[in-house]
Amino acid sequence: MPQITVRDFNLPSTVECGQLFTYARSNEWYYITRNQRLFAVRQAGGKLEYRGADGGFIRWFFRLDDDLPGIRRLLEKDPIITRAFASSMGLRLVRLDLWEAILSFLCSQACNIPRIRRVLRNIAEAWGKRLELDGFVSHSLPRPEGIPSEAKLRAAGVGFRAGYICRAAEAMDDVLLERLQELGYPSAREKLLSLPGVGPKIADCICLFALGFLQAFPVDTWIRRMMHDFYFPRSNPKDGEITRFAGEYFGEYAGYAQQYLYAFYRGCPPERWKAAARDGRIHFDSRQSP
DNA sequence: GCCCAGGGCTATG
DNA sequence: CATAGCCATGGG
Repeated sequence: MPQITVRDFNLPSTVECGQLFTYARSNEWYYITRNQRLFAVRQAGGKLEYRGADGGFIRWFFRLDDDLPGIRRLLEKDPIITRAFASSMGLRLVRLDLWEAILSFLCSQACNIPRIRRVLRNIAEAWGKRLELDGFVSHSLPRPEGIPSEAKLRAAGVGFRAGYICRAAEAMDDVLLERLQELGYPSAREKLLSLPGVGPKIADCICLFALGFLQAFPVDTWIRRMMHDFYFPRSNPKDGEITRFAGEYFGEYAGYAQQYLYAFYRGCPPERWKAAARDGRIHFDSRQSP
């Protein structure tokens, strides 16, 4: 079984933190489907075993060459983010396929993670390609040209998101021709915002997880609450303020900060942390908050 | 029945 | 700008 040595990497945290939805777990192995490819990975300490891909792809997909300890040192500017890093050691961003990220996060809106995964699995099984790896069967998500009619998508359980998905699929040629990667973060984000159903949050998820713009800081309901509780305790910041603050405060690796804060906040009931803050067991200062 | 879910669009003050 | 209602659907 091929394997590579890894440091500062936690496979379950990385796979299950809500950036990747097309995976299944079986006997310690994670089976991941990405753009017509099915591969499997298993971690035992500093050893990462894999099948269905080569080591270079595995390193690339899991961003194993990112200097995570260095990024962590840059980002640990206060007790909250420090605790967030400590709570999910080894969590890394991954590299999603652009179209699959657009499809996934269109499905994500007003939807919880288990259902996102189920809906994507429905779509893949109905219109994707069958893949098999050592007896394990999965289905890839259909490419844009393989997306069916709006009515058929609704039947797969995507609800009101069906129209967005169809229109996004039709627009993909234009989007790809723009070569978003080369546009840089602000322009790529603007371009993505022009897609129907893609607002600031989804655009930032795509920028972060698929385009590799690590300064992107997606603001969802949890991050919104989190930032209010711990960074703006006496004001109720708008999403735009949170975005601007994150860009200035966390800088070029704000996206890593976002993933750790998200995982941290979701891992603990907010009430618990608010109580801890009141009791002085957690300290946060309000920085420049108005 | 009600509320919320890794939101975004549209119509109104 | 700001807010409310709406969009489908499933689970707590």
